[in-house]
Amino acid sequence: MGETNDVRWLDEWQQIAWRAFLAGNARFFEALGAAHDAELDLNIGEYTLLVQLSEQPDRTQRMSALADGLVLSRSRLTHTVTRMEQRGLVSRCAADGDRRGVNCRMTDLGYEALVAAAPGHVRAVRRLLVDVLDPEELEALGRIMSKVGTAARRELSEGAADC
Amino acid sequence: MGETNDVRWLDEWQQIAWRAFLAGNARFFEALGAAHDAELDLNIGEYTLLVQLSEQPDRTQRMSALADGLVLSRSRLTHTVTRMEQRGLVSRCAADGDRRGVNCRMTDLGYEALVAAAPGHVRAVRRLLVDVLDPEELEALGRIMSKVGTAARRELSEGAADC
DNA sequence: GCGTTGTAGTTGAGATATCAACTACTTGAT
DNA sequence: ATCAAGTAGTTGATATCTCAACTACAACGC
Repeated sequence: MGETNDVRWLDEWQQIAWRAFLAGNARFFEALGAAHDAELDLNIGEYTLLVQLSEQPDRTQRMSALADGLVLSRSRLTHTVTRMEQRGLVSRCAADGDRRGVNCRMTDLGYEALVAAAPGHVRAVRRLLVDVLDPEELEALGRIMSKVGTAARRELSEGAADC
Repeated sequence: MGETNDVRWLDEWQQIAWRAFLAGNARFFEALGAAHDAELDLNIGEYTLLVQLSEQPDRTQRMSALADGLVLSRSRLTHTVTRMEQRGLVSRCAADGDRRGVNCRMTDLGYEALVAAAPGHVRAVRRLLVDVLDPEELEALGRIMSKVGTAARRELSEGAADC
């Protein structure tokens, strides 16, 4: 449509930064996943879900809020929660006030699994990220990725609106 | 084993940085994937694979080198290349010198697909990352993630050796 | 009230990813 | 030469993810 045909390609140094971001990311998550597989009973997604629940009152949160918080599609969350429910880590119950709503609640077993996994997880995050960087670097990474996330979020909600 | 039981939990500010990294990342790749889905015939993985091939002599590279370069498991690369081969984007042929080896080569059709996708891809990368950050920030991100990637790579190869 | 539109969550089919074998070849030691 | 160990790549079963319906309820306008 209103698009012009000329593209501003990336400069050499931008290419380098972009590729370092891509590759570093891939390796980081590969290694973190490997650490979880090796010593923990929860994969990264399951662990993160339980952390999120552990911070809610009554260890309970609406499915939609959980999906937003974890940046997961509704469908993916449904499937994940179904699997975790079968393992007894979480349970579902009706949300009060809105009969469409479903609450997801961390069970005692889920809490035990979280407590058991936490040390290994945190050690891995330190080994692979926090202790690898100087404090200023870690702080900068957080600030930068927060900016990036905000931009992405804006684009995603705009995209949903422009139909 | 020789592990002590006490864990150095993350400080508040470390938590904040780590979570911003996680969430920013998730949102960024979600948005980049959405941009590819919306306007391009190649998803991010396929696009990246073709870029990698386009930079090799004769647009050809050994499967194992390709897997290393893209930070993909051998198995995943095999499946991906099989699908792309069925679409005519790449072709396989025997590597010379090592009869176990297989070369992956980008076809003319693959090249056309890459050329067609490149502008949209680069625009999305700019919109979502490069143009969102100050030059110093982008440069810092590249440097930091390169450090992280190196640490992860070291851990992964150590892990393979310690058996 | 009644219809329209929007939201919450699920479902199932198809696409993709992972994991553990497996084949075929190479390398190096004896 | 022969054998053991390592490397390259594939395979297929299983697990997980995605996408497009679909159900059920809520909210709003009239």
